[in-house]
Amino acid sequence: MERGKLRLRQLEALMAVSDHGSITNAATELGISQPAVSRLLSDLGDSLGFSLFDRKKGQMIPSQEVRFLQPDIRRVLELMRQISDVSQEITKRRAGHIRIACLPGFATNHLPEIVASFLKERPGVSMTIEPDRPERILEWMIGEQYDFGITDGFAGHPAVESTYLEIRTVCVFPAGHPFNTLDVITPADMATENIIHTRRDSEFFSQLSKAFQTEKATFNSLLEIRQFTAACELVCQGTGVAVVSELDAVKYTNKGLDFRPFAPTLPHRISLVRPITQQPSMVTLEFMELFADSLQPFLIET
Amino acid sequence: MERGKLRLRQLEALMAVSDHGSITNAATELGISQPAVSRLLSDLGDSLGFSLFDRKKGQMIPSQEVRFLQPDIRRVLELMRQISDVSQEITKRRAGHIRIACLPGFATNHLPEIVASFLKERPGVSMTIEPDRPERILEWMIGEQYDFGITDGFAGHPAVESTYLEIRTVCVFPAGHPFNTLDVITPADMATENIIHTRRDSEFFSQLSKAFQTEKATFNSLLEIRQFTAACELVCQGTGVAVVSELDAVKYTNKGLDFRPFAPTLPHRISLVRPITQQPSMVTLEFMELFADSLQPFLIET
DNA sequence: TATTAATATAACATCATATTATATTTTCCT
DNA sequence: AGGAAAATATAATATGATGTTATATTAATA
Repeated sequence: MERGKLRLRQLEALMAVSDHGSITNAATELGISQPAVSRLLSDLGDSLGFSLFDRKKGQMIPSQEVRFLQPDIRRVLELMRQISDVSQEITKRRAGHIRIACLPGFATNHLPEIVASFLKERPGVSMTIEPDRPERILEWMIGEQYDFGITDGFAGHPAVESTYLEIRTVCVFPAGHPFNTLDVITPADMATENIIHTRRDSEFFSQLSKAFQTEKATFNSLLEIRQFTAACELVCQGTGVAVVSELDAVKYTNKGLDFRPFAPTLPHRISLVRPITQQPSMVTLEFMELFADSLQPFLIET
Repeated sequence: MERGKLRLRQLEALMAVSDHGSITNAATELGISQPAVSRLLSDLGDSLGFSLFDRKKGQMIPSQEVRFLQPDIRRVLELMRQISDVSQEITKRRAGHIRIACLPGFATNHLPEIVASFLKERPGVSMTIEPDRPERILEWMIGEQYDFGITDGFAGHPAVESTYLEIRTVCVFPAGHPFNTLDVITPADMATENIIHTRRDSEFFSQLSKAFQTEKATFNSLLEIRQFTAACELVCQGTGVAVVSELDAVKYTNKGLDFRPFAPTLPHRISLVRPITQQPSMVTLEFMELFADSLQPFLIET
């Protein structure tokens, strides 16, 4: 008995003959000649050491031994087909897994739309989205736990590659507010309004208050929040006005909120980051590109 | 991009490199040369269409795409190994499944020992044992539902191959009974005893009663049972005496039962049957042979 | 930057897998 | 049973996959 290795092609032939009842049919099915199948089987029989088929009126009936092995063989062939299919999908950037860490604001606001349209055309792709604070996002990038991050206040790190972006910010106010007669809103305009703003220790707040100081306008702090979306919600309620990322503002225009450019121009500074240590997968690259593009309309022209 | 088929060897190489961190190590592990592995990978990379590894300080780190596929690939390789192993076991007659249909008497009495010792040396083999009436056993053989049958009163059937056997029968009695002074027991000896016997419509009963008629001995029917083992149990209880297959009698010698040959010689006629339509598996053949051998000591010499 | 280790490439041998042509066997039909 | 038709096996041979050794190229490190 030859102790030869089992070849995939032999198993394919075996199943084809089992399924189609004759070597001739199996050959047609496999798109090869009859002698080819004949020899695949005879080789397989040699290396297995038992007879594969019994003949019954011209039908090839798989032997008990073969029947015993059939479930496993089918599983192997099925898996091979699957691997092949999935890798095709991967090549077409339609399969894979992307792990994203982002600021909580993005997790609920802009990112979902982009993710949705990206996944829609790529049935095999799955994602993990983890919202967290910037420091944790950085840790995750360094530890290669995530493939892509959206953060702010990023100071640079040798293990992290980043793209720095400046998003336009605007002043938001309730739909019927007198501000809607203005083209641009300045700190002076806002001096009589209650202002909803980000935390005092945030970089954006210090920019904002500096703008007010420069113009010597009163800054009536009413409410301190963490996320721009929260500010928008409150502005809708008529609680006050705010300066937020245009990215967030546009989402509320049909929810009773209006906005105008804010002068001076204050950038909302964010960074798109990824671990530099590992090569990102092609889908990840593609997603990062799509995401960067989606921000394009909101960037401050330079 | 070539739409080439995935080859098993390529996947093996891929996993070897993933697992051992370098092409050189993988080659050693696979027992082939380094260039061979190198080319397997480059071919695989071509047909998959994405890069397989990133280098990090001389370590080959599988790409995200590869990591995504790894679980399936491992499963395929594992299954192939398993199929190969199992078929080796089959070749050594150590794997497979045997379906046996038999008379209820055999299911509880002689068969279990034979089965146990057979399975003990063949860890991969499993069995189904279905006890039933002779007519059903015949149906199952014809329908190829079972591989091997033990029955009686078999009249022959074109789809069934059978081996006819005659088992010795003996007279059984409680251990202290006066019969133990005799060498042979005749109908005349039994005329004063209460007799436990098989059903009146059974072939064995008609043989037995004919023997009594021939010798003009009284037949004191006390109890009608279906199985010889049941008769033995009752004889142990002192309920009466019986003529049973020696096969059953020997099992009760250390349970307060004694036996002597019965004259005239009455055969217990049984048939070992199998479907003629399909070739039995090698394990089945082997089992049938073992079983036939196990009956040898109990056969009537011809 | 030089040295060394790791990997890729080239040229070629061998085996697996296909081909066509042909022999052999099995089935099926008087 | 005997013979035509179908199915399968075998032979001779081409090609691709997979292996070899020898050598060039690239990456890691002192």
